[in-house]
Amino acid sequence: MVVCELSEEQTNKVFRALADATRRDIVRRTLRGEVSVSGLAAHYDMSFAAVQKHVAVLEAACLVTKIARGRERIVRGQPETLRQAQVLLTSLEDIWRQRISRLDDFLAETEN
Amino acid sequence: MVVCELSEEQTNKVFRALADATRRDIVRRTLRGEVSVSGLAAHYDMSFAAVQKHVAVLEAACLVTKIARGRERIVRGQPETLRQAQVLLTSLEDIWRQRISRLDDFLAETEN
DNA sequence: GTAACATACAACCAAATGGTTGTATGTGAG
DNA sequence: CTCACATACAACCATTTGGTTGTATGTTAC
Repeated sequence: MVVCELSEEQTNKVFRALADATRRDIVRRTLRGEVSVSGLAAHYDMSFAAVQKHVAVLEAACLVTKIARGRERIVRGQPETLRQAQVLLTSLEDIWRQRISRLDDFLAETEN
Repeated sequence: MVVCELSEEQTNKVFRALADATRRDIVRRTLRGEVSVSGLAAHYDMSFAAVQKHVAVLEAACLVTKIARGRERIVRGQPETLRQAQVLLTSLEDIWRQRISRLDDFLAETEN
């Protein structure tokens, strides 16, 4: 079990996990509805073990969780982690916006 | 020069680039104001060449651009690429939201 | 109970990543 | 002109990543 806070290291894992088309697709499917690992694996042209590893990467990043149900493991998407990633991107954009508004202030001052 | 569209491959590069604390810090600094590569390198406990490589990764992901000024290269943050990454995260969250609203509809129907 | 299914996990491999040092080239200051 | 600075880039190395196959274990169906 991994503690799911957005530390520097955890942030690395989240973005790293999203930097792969297969994993992004897995996230989509797990957000859409309930799926088992083998259910996911059926969609990709790679071994079951490979898909299992992708799910493990997403789980370590807290982008999905797994719960046992019978002999299957149900994989659930974790929208909260996506939201945290969005917050980080927004904070970066805000830095830029603040700069632009400082620039506007400067221009407003000098143009008078 | 890299064509900056958000293809699957380009998306990989953007998230991969953001999956490193040093690179995220570089993005912050380049959004805050103008900086040269050596100006950036001064802040990190690694060789100039290593920082150069980080900037190259960010440039390939279109998260920054470099322009020559005298003997320096000025590195600029590209907020547009950040916004595109945000759009992708939002689209993932929307998938989840749609599922929830379908679930609400279902409950509303059966509870009558 | 046994066969088939779902998962877990180790061992292995090629390629990519993230750092290093060394060398070459272009630019600016004096 | 020359020296110092800013950059570029190649070669090298250890570690991580993303895939494979093989084996073991737990669960369900019959």
